[in-house]
Amino acid sequence: MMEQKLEIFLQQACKDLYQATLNEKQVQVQKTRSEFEGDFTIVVFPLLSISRKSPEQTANDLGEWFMAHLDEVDDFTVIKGFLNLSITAKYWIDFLNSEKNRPNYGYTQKGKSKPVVVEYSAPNTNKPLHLGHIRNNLLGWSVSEMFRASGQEVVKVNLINDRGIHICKSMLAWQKWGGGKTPESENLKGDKLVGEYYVKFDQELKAEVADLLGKGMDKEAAENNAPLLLEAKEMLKKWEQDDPEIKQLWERMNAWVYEGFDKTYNRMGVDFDKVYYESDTYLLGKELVKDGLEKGVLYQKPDGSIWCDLTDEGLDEKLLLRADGTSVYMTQDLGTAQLRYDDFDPSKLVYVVGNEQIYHFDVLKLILKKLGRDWAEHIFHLSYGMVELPHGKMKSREGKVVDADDLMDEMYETAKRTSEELGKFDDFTSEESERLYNILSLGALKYFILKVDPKKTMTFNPEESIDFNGNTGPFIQYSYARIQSILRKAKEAGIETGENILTDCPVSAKERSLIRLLYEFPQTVQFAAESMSPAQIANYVYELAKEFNQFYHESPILKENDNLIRDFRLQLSRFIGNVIKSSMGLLGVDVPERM
RNA sequence: GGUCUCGUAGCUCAGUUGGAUAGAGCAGCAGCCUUCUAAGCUGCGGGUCGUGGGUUCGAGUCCCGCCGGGAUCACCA
Repeated sequence: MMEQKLEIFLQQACKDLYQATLNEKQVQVQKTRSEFEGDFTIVVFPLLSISRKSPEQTANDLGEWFMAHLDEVDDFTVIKGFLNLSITAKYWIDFLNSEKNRPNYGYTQKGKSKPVVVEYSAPNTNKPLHLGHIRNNLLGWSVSEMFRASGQEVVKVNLINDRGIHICKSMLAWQKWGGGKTPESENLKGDKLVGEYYVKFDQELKAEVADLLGKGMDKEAAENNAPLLLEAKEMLKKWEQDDPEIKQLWERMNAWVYEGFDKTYNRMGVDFDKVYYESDTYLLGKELVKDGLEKGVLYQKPDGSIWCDLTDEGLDEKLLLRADGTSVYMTQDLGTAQLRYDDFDPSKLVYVVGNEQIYHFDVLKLILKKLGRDWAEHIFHLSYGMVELPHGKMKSREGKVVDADDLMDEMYETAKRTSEELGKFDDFTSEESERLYNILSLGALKYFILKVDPKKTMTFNPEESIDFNGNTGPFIQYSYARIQSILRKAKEAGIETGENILTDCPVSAKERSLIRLLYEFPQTVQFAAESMSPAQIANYVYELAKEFNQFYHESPILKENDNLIRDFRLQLSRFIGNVIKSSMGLLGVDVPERM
C-alpha cells in the first residue's frame, strides 16, 4: 500500500536530509483533502524540530527528495506545513487493472486463527421482537460479516431467554384468560399471541396492586403480595421441579414463540450457527460458584447466599447464589461464558448487548478473572445505544414499542407505493415486484439503523418513516442499479469490458477521486471490523455512490465517443458496482439489478 | 449521591482517533429530464462544535471545572 511505502520513504528522507530517526508520532501520512491538489499529504509540523527550518522549507526539501527517490511521485505542492504529493496516473491505472476483477476485493483471506464468537439477539420468549432487537440483530449480524471479511473465523450464537418469572407471567395469563386460543385459531404469529398475555398479566397485576393499595396496604407489600405475582412465583417453582403439566405448557407456548421468531429472523435476514437456551444453561454457573467458594475467591453469608466482593475494584458486592441455592442472571452468564469457551476456544467473545448492561459485563469479566479464567480478557461487550422514539423511550409494558414485523410491513408498503408512483416496472411479474419491494424496504431499514455509530443513542421517527432519498439505502441501491443498466447495455452493444485499461488513458478529477475511494475499500473494511462499526462501511459506500452519481452526470460512459475512454469508464463503473455490492453485503443489504 | 456516557446547522447524523476554511442528508428556496434510469444532479441560505479554563506549532477531537440529557449502582433479566 502506498501509505506504508511513503512512511518508509519518509523515514529514509529524514535520515538523508537531517540524519534523524522519526518516532511514530512524527510520521504522519494522510489522504489529501479534496480541495487541494495531490493524493497523499505529509504533515511536516512534527518534523520542524529536527529540520530546524520553516514549515515551507522543510516541506519543499522533502518534496524534492520524494521526487528524486520515488518513481510513483509525480509532483508536489506545499501549503503551509502540508506537503501534498501527487501519485502518477500509471500507479492508479495499475491498481485498477490488478484489482478490478478480483473476486472478493477488499476481503482478507481467512487465516487459521481461533474463531470469534459473537452473541446477539438474546430475546425473551414472552414478547415479540421490537425495534431495539432490530438494532441488536442487524449489528450482530453485520459485525459478524465484517469479522469474516477481515479474515477471521466467526461463530454467531443466540442465547434464548426461555425461562424465568417473566415467562411464567405470560404462561399464567394464558392459562387464566386464554380460553385455549392458539396461533392457528387466532391466525396470529405465536410470539404476538404470547406477547398479548404478557401485557394482559401486567394489566391485571396492576389492577390487583391498586386494589390492595385501596385496602390500605403499603406499596411495597402490595407489590410483593399481589395474588397473581405469588401465583407466577409458584409456577416458576413448579417449573424448576419439573412439574409435567407446567413443562408441557411451557414447551407448547415457547414453540409458538420460536415459530414467530424464526419468521422475523428470516425476513430480517439474520441467522445463527448455534442457539443456546437458558433453560439448558442456567444451572451451569453453580459449579463455577462452588469452585470459587472452595478456593476462597467468593464468600458465604450466614444465610447461605454466596457473594463476590468487588469493593477493591471500586464496585459493590455481587450476589451469585441465593440462600435457597437458586441462581441469578450473573450466575448463568458465568456458566454460559464457560460453556462457550469450552465449545469453541475462541480468540474473542463478543456480546452484542445494550449499553444498560455495561455494569453487568464489567462485573462478569472481573468475577471470571477472580475465578482464574484468564480468557475473560477476551470478552468484549459491544454495547450499543438505545433506540428512542421522538417522544422518548420505548416501553414494552405500556405498548409503546415499534414492533419489528409491523415496521417491516410499513417499510414494504412505502417501497411499494414509491415504486408504483415512479412506474418503472410495468414489465415486472408480481414475484419480481415483490422481490424488489423487499430488497428496497429492508435496504432502507437496515441502512438507516446501521449508518449510525453503534455506541450512540439514536432516534427513530416512525411517522416520517424512512426516506428513500438522500443518504439512504435505496439511494445506494439506485446507484448500483444504474451501473448494472449501463453494463447490460454495453453487453447488448457487444462491447467487451474485460480488458486492461491503458496507462495513457486520460483521467478526470472525479474519476481519480473514485479510484481513490475504491483503493480505500480494503482498509475501510479492516477498520470497520476492528472498531466493530458497520457505520464505517455505510458512510464509505454512501460516499462512493454519491461520487458515482456526480460522475454519471458530468461524463458520458457508454456514449463516450473515444473508445479508450469509454472502456475505461465502463470498467471503472463495474468495479464501483462490485464494491457497492460488497459493502452493502456487509450490512446485510441486497442490491437490485433494476429499480 | 458514586460510576459511566452523550451534547456538532431547525431535524437526523458524519467528522479518517490531534491537522488545512467543521461536512452530508432531510426540511426551505432557486434551477436541470428530445442525450447511458430525475429514487438523480447543481446552486443558495443555515454553526460561539453545551459552556469556562488548560495542554500545543495546531483542539469538535486530549485534560479539569460547570450546565444539561441518558444509563447504571437488585436476592429482575
